[in-house]
Order: sequence, then structure tokens, then C-alpha cells
Amino acid sequence: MSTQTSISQLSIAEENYLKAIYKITEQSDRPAATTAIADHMQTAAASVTDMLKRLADKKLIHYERYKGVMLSAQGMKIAKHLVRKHRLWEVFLVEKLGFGWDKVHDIAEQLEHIQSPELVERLNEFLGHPRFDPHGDPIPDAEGRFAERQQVLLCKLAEGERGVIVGVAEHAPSFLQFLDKLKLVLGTQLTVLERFEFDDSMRIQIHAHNEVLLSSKVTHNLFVQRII
Amino acid sequence: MSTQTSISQLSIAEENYLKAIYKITEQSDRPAATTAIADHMQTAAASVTDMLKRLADKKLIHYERYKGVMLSAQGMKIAKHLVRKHRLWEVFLVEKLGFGWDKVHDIAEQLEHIQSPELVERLNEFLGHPRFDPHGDPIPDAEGRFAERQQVLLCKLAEGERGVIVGVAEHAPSFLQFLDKLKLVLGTQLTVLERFEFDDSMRIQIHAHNEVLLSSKVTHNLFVQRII
DNA sequence: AACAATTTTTCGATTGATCTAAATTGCGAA
DNA sequence: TTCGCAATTTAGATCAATCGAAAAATTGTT
Repeated sequence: MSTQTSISQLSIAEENYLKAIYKITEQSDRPAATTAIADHMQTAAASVTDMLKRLADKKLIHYERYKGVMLSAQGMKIAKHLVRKHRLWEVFLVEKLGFGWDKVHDIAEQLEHIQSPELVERLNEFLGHPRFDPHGDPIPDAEGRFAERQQVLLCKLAEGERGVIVGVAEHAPSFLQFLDKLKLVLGTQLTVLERFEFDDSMRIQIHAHNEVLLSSKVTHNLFVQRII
Repeated sequence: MSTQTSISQLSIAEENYLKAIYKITEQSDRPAATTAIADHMQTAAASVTDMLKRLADKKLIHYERYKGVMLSAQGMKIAKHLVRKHRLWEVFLVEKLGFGWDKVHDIAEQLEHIQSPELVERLNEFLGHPRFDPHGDPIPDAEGRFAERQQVLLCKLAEGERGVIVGVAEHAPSFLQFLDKLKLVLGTQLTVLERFEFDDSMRIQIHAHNEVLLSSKVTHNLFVQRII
């Protein structure tokens, strides 16, 4: 057993900062800048600096002034647990309560702060140990491990290639509602009929008969798994 | 349609005070005293006075200094909505996630602060519109109306009378665990075999064969519905 | 290398929620 | 009726979280 710091009761604000730092550093693997965090959290840069000092005192981040910030092992653990909770609750809201995938983010944003390890594990059980959330994002397991998946952006597919929609890179409700309208939901199979270089758009065949023209914006935000 | 004040985004602290005032005034119908609130919330009396001023400014309570406090119509509405959410979440935790009835209070205490009217109504639907929570307490409907039920304390039953357990007055985990041990769960039918005046205890028949002696403390905290 | 632009931090202040200690009010008993 | 105690409020302080403005550090450009 490791030296359990009892998941050190954090405030909601502190948890939100950890999650923001996680999201920012997740992509680039480089330290998160103060302004990047401020942008992500819709707060003033001065507020971020204050909080970084507090989080550093609690050993949740590695912080040197003017140098950006990285999560410590403990901070990473908490951040991943928050992501786990967020995504499990999203599955609950969509699968059990029937919410649309465009409506669940804000509610899950609140639910992820509920403190109860047993609740999380029972919820996971109740949902059948889902590995992906309603947007196709992987749900880390209790130890913080993510499921891997062969996925590429739709824009990477060549003419004639087939794929199945497995996720979205963009989570804006308007984008998700647009996908609903076009019946481009997770699990949908498609074939690339034609690619137009001049504007990066693609003509796509969905199911048997439907055929749609997708803009660059769309093809760059849809994850598919190739079907060979 | 009424003049929806948009359920005026309150802080968790404010919501907790409203609920405490609700619980205290619910029984006696007389104004809640500052110290009663302080006891209930485990805070200093001075903190209560501060908060009462803030809640009075927001028109959620009727407050005159030194005179105690009552909920306003708006405050009552919010308090009842909190009770509704709390009890619905308790049903969820017990019925869907398999928690024991002695484990759900603290988690529901957190979940009741989640803000989303749609979530509450979908949860209610999902749970099959329950009218009572796992402890037998009534769940107010969306308009704040409670279900009525013919219930009396077990200690009110005469020798020979029969009843079915429908609720508990005391919610302490230790009491609930004790009831579990004795298989005195909600829905259990029982018959009063004998009453002992000297210590107010009762000999009770449960199901077909079981027979137990219940102390005054127990019989004064179990609600039963008479079977005629 | 020097300087201008940008980023980040510091400073001083505010708000909400809390506390202890001191002052005030209300009420019951003598 | 008044005196004393308990309840309540006020006063003054703290802590977390936030802000705008000013100062400091870094970065990039010439």
C-alpha cells in the first residue's frame, strides 16, 4: 500500500485548477503557462498565480515562478480521478437518465466534485465498467490507466477508406447538435467518397444511402477507427 | 406561471442554512433560534447571525434580531427542493447502487447541492417517482407537497396489535445498523406480544417465528402503519 | 546585445464564510 | 420589579478566492 494522503480534501476551486492544468499539459507535455490556465478557467492571471502558490504548498504541482507548472504525482492522481468521475457521470446521465450528449458537460462538472471513493466504484459497477464516455473519451480506471484505441481524425482517411465514428475532438454543444442532425453519432459507419483539396472538405457516405459533404472543421474534429 | 426568480443560484453554505432552518421549524412551527441553528450546523452562533442577515437581505427568511427566524415562501420552496433532491439521491444510492441505508446520508448531503432542474426530474423518472426515501421519509413532489401516510410510533401500539415498519425517526447509522441486525427493515410485519410498563420495552413478534425484546429507545424511533 | 512587447508576479483591496471575545438584549426567578 | 444569566448580536480578525493595476521578469526581434 502506498502512503495514502487520504485524497486530502481539496476545495472545488483547487480541484478545478488541477483539472485545468491536467487538460493543458495533457496535449503538449510541457509546463502549463499562467495565461493558458487563466484562459481555460475564465479568471484573471493574478488569481492563477495565487492559486499556484497554494497548490505548490500542498505539493500538488511543481511550480517555479515564471516557469510554468506541471502536476506532481499526487496532483496527477487527483486530476485523473476527477476525469474518471466526470466521464463516469456523463455515461450515467446519457445511458441511464437519457440526456443528450450535448447536455451533460455542465452537470458532470458539478458531479465530479462529489467526494466518496465507494460511490465512484459502485457507479462504475452499475454502469458496467464503461471504458469510454458518451463523447468517445476514454475513462481512466481506478489506477489512472486509459484504454488505448486505434483512432484517427476523419480528415486522415483517403478516398475509398471506411471507418466507424468513435469520438469527437470538439465538445461544443453546437457541434454535437450538428452531428445529431446529420446522424453522425458514435458507432456510425462511413466511407470516404471524395476529398476536395481546395477547402479540405470531404464527401462521405453514411449507412447505405445517405451522402453528406463535410467541412474541414468537421473532419478535423471527428475521430474514426479504420475498417479494413 | 409564477415570478420565477430563477432559483437564484445560492452558495452551498446558504443552502445548508436554509435546510437547517427548515428542519428546526418543521417540528415546532415556531421561529428557529440562533443557537438551535448553530447546534444543528456545528458552527458558532456569531456565524449564524452573520448568515441570517445575508439570507434576510435575499428575502429567503423573515428575521428580526433577537426574535428567531422563519423561512419566507421563497426560502421554503428552496428548502423543500433540497429535501426533495436529498431524498431522491438516497433512493438512487440504495436502490440502484446497492448502498446500505446507513451509508447514504453524507453522500446525499453533497449530491443535494447539484444544480440542474432537469437532472432532478429525470432522476425522479428513472427511480419510478418514489414517494418515500430509504428511511421512509416522504419525498416532496416538484411543487413541494408531501405524501401523507397513517403512521404511528411503534410504542403507541397496544398488546396484540399488528403493524408494518414504514420509517425511522432516528437516522443515526448505529441505529440503522442495529435494525439491520434484527431484520427490522422497512416493510417488516410485526405483532406486539407484550408491553412492559416499568421500562417501556416491548416484546415483538417478527415474521413467523422470530421474537425480540425492544427497548424504549427503539420503539420510540420506529414508525409503523397499523394492520387491522 | 538591447530594447520593446508580452507574460507573470506582486500589491492592495474586496467578498463570503467563519471565528473569538466583548457588548447588548431578553427573560425567568427571587 | 429588578437582577442575573443565557441568548444574541456586534466588533474585530482570519482565510480562501478573487480582482485590477503596477511592477518585474522573460522572450523575441531587430
